[in-house]
Amino acid sequence: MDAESLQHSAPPSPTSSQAGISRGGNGTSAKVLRRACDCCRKRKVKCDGAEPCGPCKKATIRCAYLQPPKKKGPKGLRSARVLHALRTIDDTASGDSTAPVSPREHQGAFGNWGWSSATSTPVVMQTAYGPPTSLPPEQQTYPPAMQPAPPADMRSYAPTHPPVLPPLYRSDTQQSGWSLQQDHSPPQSAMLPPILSERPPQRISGDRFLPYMQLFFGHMFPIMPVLDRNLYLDPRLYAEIDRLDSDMYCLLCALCAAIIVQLDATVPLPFPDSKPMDEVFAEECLRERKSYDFIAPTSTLSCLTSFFLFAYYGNHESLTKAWFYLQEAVTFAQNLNMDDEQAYDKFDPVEAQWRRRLYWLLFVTERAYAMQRRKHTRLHPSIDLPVVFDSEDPGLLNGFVNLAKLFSVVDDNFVSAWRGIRRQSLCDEAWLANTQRQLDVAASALENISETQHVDINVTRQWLHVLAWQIGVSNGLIWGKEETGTGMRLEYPIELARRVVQITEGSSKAALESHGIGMEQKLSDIAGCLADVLRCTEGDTSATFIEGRQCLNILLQKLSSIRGKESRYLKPLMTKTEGLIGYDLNGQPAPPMPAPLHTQPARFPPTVAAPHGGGNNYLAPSNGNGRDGQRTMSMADSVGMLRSLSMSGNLGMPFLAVSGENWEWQPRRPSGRPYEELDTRMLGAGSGHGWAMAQPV
DNA sequence: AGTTTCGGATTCTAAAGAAG
DNA sequence: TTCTTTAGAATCCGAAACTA
Repeated sequence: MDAESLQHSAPPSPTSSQAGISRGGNGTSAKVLRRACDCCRKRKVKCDGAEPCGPCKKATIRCAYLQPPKKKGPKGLRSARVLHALRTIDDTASGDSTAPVSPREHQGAFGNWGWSSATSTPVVMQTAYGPPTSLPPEQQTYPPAMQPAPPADMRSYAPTHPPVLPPLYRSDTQQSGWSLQQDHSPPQSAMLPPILSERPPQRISGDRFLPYMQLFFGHMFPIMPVLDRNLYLDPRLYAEIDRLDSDMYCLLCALCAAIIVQLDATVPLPFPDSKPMDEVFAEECLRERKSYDFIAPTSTLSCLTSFFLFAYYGNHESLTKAWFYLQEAVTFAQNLNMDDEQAYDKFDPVEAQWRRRLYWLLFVTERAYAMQRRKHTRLHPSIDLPVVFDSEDPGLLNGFVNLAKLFSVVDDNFVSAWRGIRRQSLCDEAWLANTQRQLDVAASALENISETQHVDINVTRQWLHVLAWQIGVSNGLIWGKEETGTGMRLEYPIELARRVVQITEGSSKAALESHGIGMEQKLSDIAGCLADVLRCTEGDTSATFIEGRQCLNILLQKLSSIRGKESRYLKPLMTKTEGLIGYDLNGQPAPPMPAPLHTQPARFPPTVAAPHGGGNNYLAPSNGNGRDGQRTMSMADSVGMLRSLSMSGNLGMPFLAVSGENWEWQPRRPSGRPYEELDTRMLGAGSGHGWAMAQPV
């Protein structure tokens, strides 16, 4: 932790703030502050470092030093970055770094430079060196006419050998595996690169799949009940892997890749090879996909494959690719009319049920991921929920259906509000209170469900509450009059965190960690929000806030060793919590849990919101005293700081984004109006209740 | 005339790489 | 280990735009 970061919650000391240097070179010896206040930084005016500073005092706006400074200096390996940039320039300029380019050949990504001119310019096919690009293989795309044909012997399988597929997941058009022999395909002689016609790549040995499938049905099936165990646990499926349809083979590869990365460090994995097997499976899936047309004969297999590729990349936090494959799965679902209730009439009841499950899994996943990445959603709760099969454990589907119901509360208004694009007038207190209420009521019948599902539903519920609360802060609703159950009180995130601690402490490691990166992200979101509340109430010694610090401590410890390693979300969280709690990255043990946490059942806590402890009215204590302790700052000041954090995009966890070749933590877009649109005067007057009066218009 | 906004020059700082 | 180079972040000058 650098010295700058350490200062991020406090104004610079008089000595450090004045320790500037002269700038401008005009001999005026104007001092440059080490740190300007948030408003001066935003306004690009000179700050004097006081509290409040001169410009803020003059403009009657609140002066604060909340925004943490970013890390300065170059990121990542410098030479690698420069080399990559040079290669990119080189590739863009030539399209082939080894050969001079003729204007005829250089026609762009969608140009007709493939098979039609094969006889005259065969060199363009790049058969020996791959496509003329520096992209890794899985990112290379072929124009439709350029897709390499499958090897001759593989193409022959589909027509001559009946696929091992059951009717359930066979491609709708019965064409998978031999689509390149259809009329629209270009002549083989024109499109087949010579090197590919020599020998087909070996498929992964069939005996590699079944052990992973057993892990899937042991740990992941409760949260993804979309595969028929009778089929996928049948060794006959893997007996002749070379004869399997490409569609099914791709699904198996993507599925294994996802299983490995999601359960890695949670359960012992088979085949501890030197090279990570998840990567092998994922690469194999993508390789196979290049050998046949997986788009046109749309099938649920393709849809599932895209979904599991999403799971694979999502767990690796390759966020761009993850979102791409999730959207690909959504597109497949839409092409299959899975979002249309009428379309289910034509299927037999069992097939229809499997499709409903897949649709709702995509729905839940898209909503969750869209909330985390602030994306639009394309799927809606437009079809009936699946029903429990006669032969199945009813609890299993009950959990799945409840999760779907919970995410149905996350409607388009919620998504828009969270993305910060919903009209402020529509994001009012009544709407938010209703949303919070629905989150508590939805998915409340949790009888007979598995522990894994219980953890998922209840942590997700608290996580959505936290997001809703942040929307409220961004929209100024924390200033509204107290209303029982609105969940917009200052200390509400502490209650939510307490419930999450109860849930996680009362569940097994496997039940918690089998959700993969998703659970990690939700816990860190909750901890991030909690840290901000505690930061903005620093000095409050009331029981609620002490308990909040202990909950934060526990959540940080969870994240320090989740899934066998330290979560990447821990470091940005530690930045937020600097000085708040006595926990450091070296694993200092947390203090014992406070009494109130143990007075309630530790396992499977109540699903309906508990009565708000203490019933604090944040507008009431004008003297600034908490429930049974002391506050060093007024409630209005705390609320003001929170709102300031929210408007600068620093409320909650920062946003993990790609910048060049690197990841970096960026402030989120506020869940209200963008900062730029706000009149700075709305930040309120500097003294006391000025914040409380700062209602958005 | 006073105030606010913001492009961009200047400076600071951390990280990478080179030199000893 | 120390020094040098460099990328990226931060500050805030001053011109332009805006407002009363």
